[in-house]
Amino acid sequence: MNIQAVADRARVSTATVSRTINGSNKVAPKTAERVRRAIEALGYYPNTNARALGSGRSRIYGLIISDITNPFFPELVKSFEDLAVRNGYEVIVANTGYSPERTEICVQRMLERKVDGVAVMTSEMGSHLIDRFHRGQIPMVFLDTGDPSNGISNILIDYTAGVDDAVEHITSLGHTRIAFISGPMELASARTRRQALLSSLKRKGLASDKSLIEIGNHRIDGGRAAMERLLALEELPTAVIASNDLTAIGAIGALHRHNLRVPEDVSVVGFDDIEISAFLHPALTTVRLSRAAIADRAFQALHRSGKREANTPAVEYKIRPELIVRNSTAPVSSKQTGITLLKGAGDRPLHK
Amino acid sequence: MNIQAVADRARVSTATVSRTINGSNKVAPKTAERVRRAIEALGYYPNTNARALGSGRSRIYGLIISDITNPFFPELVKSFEDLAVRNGYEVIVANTGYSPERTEICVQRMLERKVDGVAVMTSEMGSHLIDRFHRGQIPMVFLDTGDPSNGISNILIDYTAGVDDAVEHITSLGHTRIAFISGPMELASARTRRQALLSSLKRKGLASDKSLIEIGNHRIDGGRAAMERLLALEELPTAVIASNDLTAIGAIGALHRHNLRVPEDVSVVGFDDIEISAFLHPALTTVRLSRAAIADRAFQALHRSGKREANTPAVEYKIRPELIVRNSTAPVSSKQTGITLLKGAGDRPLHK
DNA sequence: CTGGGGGTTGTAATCGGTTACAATCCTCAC
DNA sequence: GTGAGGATTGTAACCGATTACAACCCCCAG
Repeated sequence: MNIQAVADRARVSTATVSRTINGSNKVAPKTAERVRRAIEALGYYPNTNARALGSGRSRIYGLIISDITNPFFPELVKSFEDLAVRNGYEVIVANTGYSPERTEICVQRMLERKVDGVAVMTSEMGSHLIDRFHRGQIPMVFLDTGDPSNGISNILIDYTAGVDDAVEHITSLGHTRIAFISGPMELASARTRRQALLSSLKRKGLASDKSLIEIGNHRIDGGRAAMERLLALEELPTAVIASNDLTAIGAIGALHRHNLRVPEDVSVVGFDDIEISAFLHPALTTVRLSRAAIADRAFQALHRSGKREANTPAVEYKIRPELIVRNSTAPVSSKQTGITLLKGAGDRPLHK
Repeated sequence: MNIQAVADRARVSTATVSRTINGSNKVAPKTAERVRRAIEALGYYPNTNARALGSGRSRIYGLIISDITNPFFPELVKSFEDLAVRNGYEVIVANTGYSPERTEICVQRMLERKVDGVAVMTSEMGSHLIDRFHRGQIPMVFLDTGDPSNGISNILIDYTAGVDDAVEHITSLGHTRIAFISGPMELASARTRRQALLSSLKRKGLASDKSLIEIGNHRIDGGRAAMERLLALEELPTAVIASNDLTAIGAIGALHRHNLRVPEDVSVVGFDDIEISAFLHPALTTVRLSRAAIADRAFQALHRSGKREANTPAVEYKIRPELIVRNSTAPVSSKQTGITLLKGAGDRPLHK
């Protein structure tokens, strides 16, 4: 079952069938109708591989992310896939697993499949790999992880605004002793978040106490461990801001383990707003980073550069996160100031 | 940059280059070496579309799932992708979103891309869609959602064993008043889980009290709502088994909302063991369903039928879930029996 | 009546591989 | 020395589309 069979049945050439399928306007309505009926009758559908070979367009977009099991990504993947499929495109998702070697394999996969564009949301995309995409003439767009000055399309996140919102929320509740659990320094986004937070605190006139800054790994266990270290401090923070929701969830776990309540004893703020955060107990106050918005802009950036209009300059979008206030934050109370853990006396909190 | 360029440089024909690349043993070592050097020198890599067209094998596997944002799936996707890539295959993931229309689109995508096989883990794959795969000569394997008698390869889950373990665990802790929050009846896997539970309880001599069976939606909110309904009962269950972890998480949320403690007041068991379950507070006792194992068997099933050995009969694997005991279950206590909620008196639990 | 020109359609080259088959080269036994 | 036969390599058809270009049809102005 190929295009020739359709052509025969409709008594036209394969060229006309092809033109009909691809919506070229050079087909007489009556002919097109006859072709469509033949297609219908035979149950024909085109062979995408042949199409790709003939036209030089694979109608596939690549999406390179660090790790699909990180709950941030599935929603991004889904939104991106939706858009792609609706526009007749396929999506190939590749996980770098935070490893440069695997990232190289991901790039190779994209090149071999001749994708029509690639969206990159991982920190492992070194410049020699970017070059390979350039050599393959493959449009790129960086999501969050790009350098605004690299001449490539970028979807940027307005971390300053998002973090400011969180800090404003926390300080307006009266908190002044605020801890921060950062993500791993290897991650571009984690570095940016940290930087945004530090300057935001500074703008609020809150000296950033080095001992109140811990480093996690953007996963639950790292958040838990970091919070444990904060709990060993002489004087506990009354609020904790985490670099992402998983970290916040880990931190809350650690607090619970020590019989501290959230938000009564310690307020916690996350970042990302992964789906589960709304359903935790307490529901997490967090800064939502819309995956749908990111996917949408990323798709636009690639799709417009696909249509070789005006040689497609790099574009830049900026996405503004949004503070979602739930139940893990509360006004600071008098009892709360000065809470600490009684050394050597187990896990019960002590009010000085 | 194509195979001809390589052939020219190595002073051989394109056929020899092709044979070298594909590991055919019909190439003299010296020649192969020369070809490899040419490939290296030119930075050549094959065009997969042309390869697919020429050979009739796309080296793509399809993976059709219901919804990537359901935390059960990402790990499956990742494991499957790992295996595929390691074997030189690409993966196309498609979400049905539980909708028959979207499922039809997913199938069409797979057909057009000429995938070499498709793994299906969704309940929406009607028989007319299965037929289309048959007509397209595309090997299939059903994961969990297949009918063992359909003549197609199936990866089955030994729900009887898994559920028995959970019931044994709960009853050995002394629980007899056991509630069950089922998944939606449209889901094949939810129906099977429910059936396995009912017969397991029966085997234990525990009459299945209809009022102790609620229906959720395999998501957090459904689990929460179902638990709320159970909390309205005259006499509360001392243990709740949920059809999946998200449901269990929702149930725990509802219990917390009513100031009931887990596991002291009510024990909760989940199913799946999604990653977050280990980090909840309390950490969830659950029946682990290994996504890696499922992905592995699924890949084997497809990959062996790819090599047209012996016309590849349908295979069947059975995967045994594994009980993971954590902190959401505890022995029943005397105080606990007969806990109920005082009607109209707010959320405080009352001990009769 | 004729020729220009827009609209429609067909011809055939092309994309970049794979692979059946033919051709050639060696090696070695006789 | 020679022929069989296995190993290696080349030739060229083919996969199924797209698309540049040519050809044709038809209508209408001059």
